[in-house]
Amino acid sequence: QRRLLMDDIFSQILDACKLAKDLDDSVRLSDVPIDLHYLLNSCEEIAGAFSKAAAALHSRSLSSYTSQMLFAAEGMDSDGAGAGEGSSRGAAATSSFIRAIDLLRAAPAAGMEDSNIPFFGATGGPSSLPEMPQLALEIQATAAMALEAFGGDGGGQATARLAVEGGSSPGRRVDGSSSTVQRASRKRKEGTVTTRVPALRTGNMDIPPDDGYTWRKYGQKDILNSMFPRSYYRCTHRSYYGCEAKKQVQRLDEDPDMFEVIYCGTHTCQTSPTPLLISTQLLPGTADDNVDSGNPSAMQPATSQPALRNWLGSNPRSLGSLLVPQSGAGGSRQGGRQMQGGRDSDCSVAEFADVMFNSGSSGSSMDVIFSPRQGN
DNA sequence: TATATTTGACCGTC
DNA sequence: GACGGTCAAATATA
Repeated sequence: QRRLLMDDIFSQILDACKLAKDLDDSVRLSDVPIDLHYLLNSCEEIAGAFSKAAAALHSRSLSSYTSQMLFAAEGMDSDGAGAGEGSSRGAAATSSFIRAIDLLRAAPAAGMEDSNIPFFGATGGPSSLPEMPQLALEIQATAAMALEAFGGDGGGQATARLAVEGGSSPGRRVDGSSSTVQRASRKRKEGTVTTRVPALRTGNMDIPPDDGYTWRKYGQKDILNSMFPRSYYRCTHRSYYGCEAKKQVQRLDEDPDMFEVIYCGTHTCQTSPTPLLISTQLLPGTADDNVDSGNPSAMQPATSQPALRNWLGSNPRSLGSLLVPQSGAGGSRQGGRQMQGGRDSDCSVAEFADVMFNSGSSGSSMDVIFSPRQGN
């Protein structure tokens, strides 16, 4: 029964991710005007699916066995904040789509009363991104964020308004927006990736939505001619694995509801001596898919992206294989996170649920995934 | 007590 | 010298 319950939840997540991917593709690739009602219905469907999955994970029926394993190792109360933490990613995706729904419902009042809204013209496609109205961009960004958070089709295709700084025009975005072009005099390091993400509507709006990695803030600076300070983060696991990934986060002057996030460097902690169970055991051969690729996909969350990309992209029914009892790991999580009293099959479920829903923002959860380097 | 965040100082680049 | 990025001591938090 428990397995059936988890199957239901995974189906919900899978459906939501597929819907998000469809929506992302539609907005991004369509060369015809996008229908307002289609967008509204899609957002409602996706929000509903994410919401149901998150609520199910939050329910007591799950906390009685899954969250115990998910959170016990972190010393969290499975009946309290722990369950909420575990479903935070689903809740974040839901709130993002609810925001999109609000925007869509407000659209007619803003004068876009026709059902066929030319969100962007017949030229369509990625090349017209700069001409896409803000509403369409926000919806696309929301869908892309959900895909990123849950490991959608991966890479730049799923990432809204993603720009790879190639060095040819430092300081200038590929999307061509002139209002946010700042000092071009200082060269930005090559290989940086700039993306924009909407701020969460709920909770602490001073921090950007979780991107699946654990970051440690190491600085904050007031930037000239900017209303908001820029925050500097580095990978939490730098001290363990010398992971040099960094990111800068700054709220946009022209749209305080949006953050500009600049990623710099590749996460090398993914290739640790104790690779993630989800990457190397549940789905062999996927662990290093996006390491050192030099493209935005290398910035995807270390925990969820490779596994979920394969899972979503190739064989949705492979979900069943994730529920096969694991051997060899001895029921323990990478780096010593012990599964206390869990059955083997439940261990797999817990691992997968963790990959899907653990926000990764607490820091402690990742620390138990990655064991410290020998000798440290 | 361990870990994360804050914040003033320092340093390199322009 | 201005500015952005980083360091590291002090402080906060779990």
